[in-house]
Amino acid sequence: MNDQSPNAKKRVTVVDVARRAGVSPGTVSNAISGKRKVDQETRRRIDAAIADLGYMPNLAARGMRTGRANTIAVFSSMPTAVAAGASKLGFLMEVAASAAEAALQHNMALVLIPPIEDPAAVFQATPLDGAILLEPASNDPVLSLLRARAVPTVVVGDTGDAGIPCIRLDYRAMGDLLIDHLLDAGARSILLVAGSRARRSNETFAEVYRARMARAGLPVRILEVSEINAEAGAEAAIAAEIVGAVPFDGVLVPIDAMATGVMAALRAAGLTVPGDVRVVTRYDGLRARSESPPLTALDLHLDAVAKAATAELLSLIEGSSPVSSSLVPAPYLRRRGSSTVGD
Amino acid sequence: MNDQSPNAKKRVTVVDVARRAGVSPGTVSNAISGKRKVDQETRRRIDAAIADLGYMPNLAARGMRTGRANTIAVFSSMPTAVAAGASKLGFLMEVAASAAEAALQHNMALVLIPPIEDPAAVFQATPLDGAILLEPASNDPVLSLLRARAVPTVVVGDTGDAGIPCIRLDYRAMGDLLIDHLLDAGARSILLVAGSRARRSNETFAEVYRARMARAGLPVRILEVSEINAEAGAEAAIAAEIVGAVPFDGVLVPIDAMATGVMAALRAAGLTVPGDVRVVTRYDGLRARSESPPLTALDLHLDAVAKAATAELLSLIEGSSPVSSSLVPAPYLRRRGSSTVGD
DNA sequence: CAGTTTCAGTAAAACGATTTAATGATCCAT
DNA sequence: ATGGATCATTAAATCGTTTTACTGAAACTG
Repeated sequence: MNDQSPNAKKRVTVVDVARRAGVSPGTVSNAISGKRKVDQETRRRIDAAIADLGYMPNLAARGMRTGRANTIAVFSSMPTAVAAGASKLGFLMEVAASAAEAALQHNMALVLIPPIEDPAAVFQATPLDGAILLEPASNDPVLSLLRARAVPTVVVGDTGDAGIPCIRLDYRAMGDLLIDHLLDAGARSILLVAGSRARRSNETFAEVYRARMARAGLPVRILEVSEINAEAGAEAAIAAEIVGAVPFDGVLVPIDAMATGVMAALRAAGLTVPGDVRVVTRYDGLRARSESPPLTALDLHLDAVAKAATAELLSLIEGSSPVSSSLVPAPYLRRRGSSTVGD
Repeated sequence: MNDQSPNAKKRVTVVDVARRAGVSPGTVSNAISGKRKVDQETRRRIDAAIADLGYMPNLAARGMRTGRANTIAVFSSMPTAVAAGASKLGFLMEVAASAAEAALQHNMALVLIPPIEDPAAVFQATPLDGAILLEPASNDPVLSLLRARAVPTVVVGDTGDAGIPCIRLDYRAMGDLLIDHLLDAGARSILLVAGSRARRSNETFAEVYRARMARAGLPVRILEVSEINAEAGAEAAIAAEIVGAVPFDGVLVPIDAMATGVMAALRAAGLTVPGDVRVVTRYDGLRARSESPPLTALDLHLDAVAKAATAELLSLIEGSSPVSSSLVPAPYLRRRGSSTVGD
C-alpha cells in the first residue's frame, strides 16, 4: 500500500525503467545491484531513467527472489515482569537502539521484539535474516525456536554452548567489580539476591560471590527469587531476612527490578542506605538511577555490545567470515549514593 | 535464508501442501487466509498437511502479491544530539517498546528508526505499511518524505495541519502543570529555556509561559537554545544569565537534554537546587531521574500514547475507519527534589 | 421442472524483481 | 583468417503466493 492512490497509475517497475533506457530488465537489475558489469554509458542512461520515473524497487519482490529480507530482530528472553513496567526501557531498548542504527548503515532494518507470550508469532508477521538474542536462559524457548527455524543468531550474554556465536558479557568481571566495591565500602555481611532461573548470569554471579566470600572468610547468604514478579519477590525476601536474627550490611542484587524491591523493603524496615546497608546492582538503567539514593551500578557499554553483535550477525548472514570473537570494553563501576557517602 | 541447509530439500510450499491434501493451491490459500469458505473436511485435511510438512508461508511472496508488508515503523524526528547519548533511551524507545507490543498483537512487526542523517535510506531496507512519527518539526523532512511516498502516517505530538492523523499531546496542559508547580514552589522569577526550532511543542510552551507570566504579573525571560548540541547550549545560556544582573529562582526547561545543561550551569555557579532555583522539565526519562536532585517532570503516559497511535495507524492502513480522535490520559506531575523540599 | 443461486473448488494469471543460459560483438593470439 | 576468450546484453525462467474467472454440482424458487 506503499504507493498507489485510488486513481493511481500503476507502480513504476524495472520494466518501465528498462523500456525508457532502451535496455532489458535484466540489465537494469545488474546496474542497480552491481552484480555484473554494465557499460558506463548504459548505466548513465539507466540512472537517468530511474531518476526521471522515480523508480523505487519493490522490496518484497526482491526479497522473494533473493530469499533475503534485509531484516534482523532483537529478541529479549526475559520474562515479561523483569523487562516490563517502568523499566521497559531497559537492557533490550538500549541494545536495540544501537543495533538499529548499526543495521541501518548496512541497509538492514531492525525489528523490535519485546517479551511476548508466544515468540513464534513473530514469524507470522515478518521474515528474518537473523536475530540478536539477549541473555537467554539455559533452555531458552526463543533460542530453540530460532535454531529450529535455522535463523542465524548471535547471543548477547553467555551460553554454555560454544557452538553459538556470542558477544560475551563478562559476568565474572562484573561480580568482582561489585563485590570489591561492597567490601571497600565496609560491608562485611553481604547478601546475594539472585534470580532463580537457570541463566548464565545468575550462575556466574553466584559462583563469583561464593568464591569471594570464601576467600574473605565471610558467610554466604543467597536469596533466590523467582524472576516472575521479581520486584515483589525480592521485597518479600529481604523483609523476611530483616526479621531474621542475623543482620547484614551489604546487598548484591544483579537484577535491577529486584533491586527496586530490595530498596523498598529496606525503607519499610527503617534501615538507611548506605548507612546501615550498601546496595549495588548490575545494570545502570532507569531503575538504578531513579532510586533514592541512586544505585551504584555498572556501565556495560551496551552501545558497543550492540554494535559488535550487529556486525557479528551481519557477517554470519553473509556466510563469509567464521566468527570474530569481538571484544567489548570491560564493565565500569558507577559509584552512586547507595554504596558511598563521599562522592 | 530462513530454512534451507546446504544439502537442503527444497522449501515446502503451498503447492506441496495442496498436493498432499489433494486440493489446489488456491484452496490452501483460502483455507489459510479465511478469505473464502472451504469445507470443514477439506480444511481438516489441509491443516493436517500443513502440520505434517511443517509448512510455513513465504512472507515475501505473500507480501509481493498482497502489497502489504506487515510492518510499521517508528521514526524519531529529533536531531541526533537530543535523542542520542545517555538518553538514547528516551521518548523514542519508550514509545517504540509499547508500539511494538501492540503491533505484534496484530501480526505486525515494528521496525525501529533511530534518528539518522538520511531517513530516506530506510526505504532501501524495508517496505512499510505505515509509520508513527514523533513530534515532527514544522517542515519536518521526515514527514515530507512519508507523505511523498504516500506512507500512512500517524503523528504523535501536534501538527498545525489538521489533515494528518495525530495522537495529540496536550502541551498546554503540560505547560500549565509545570508553571503552576513552579509558582506553588515559590518561584517568582522564572526562565523558560526553549528549543529554537519551529516545533509545536516549543511554540505552545512559549505561548503558555507568556500568558501565565502576564497573568501573574511576572517578567518574561526566554532563552532560546538550538536543539543541536542542546546540553552545552543550555549550559552556556544559563551561565550567561547567571552572570547578568537579574537573578532568577525558577527554570522551566521542557527538553530534558537542556535540563541537564541547566543543572550543570547552576552547579558550576554554586547555586543550590531547589533552594536558590527550582527546575522542572517535561519528559520523565533517564536524564530527569539521574540528575541530583532528580528533576520534577511529567508522566506523559507514553505507553497509552503508543498504543493509541498504533491502533490509529492500523485502522488507517486498513482504510476502514476514518479516524477516532483517541483520547490519552492527561499528563501527571511527578514532584521530585529539583523543585520541592518536603517530599 | 426450468431457471436461478449458492457452494466448493480449480486452473491459470498475476505480482516485480533476479538469475540463468544463450547471443552476438569485439578482441587477441596464433 | 580461424578458433577461442572476453564483454555487454538479452530473453525467458523462476521465486511462492494470492486472486480472478470459470465450472460443475447441489440446492433452492415459484
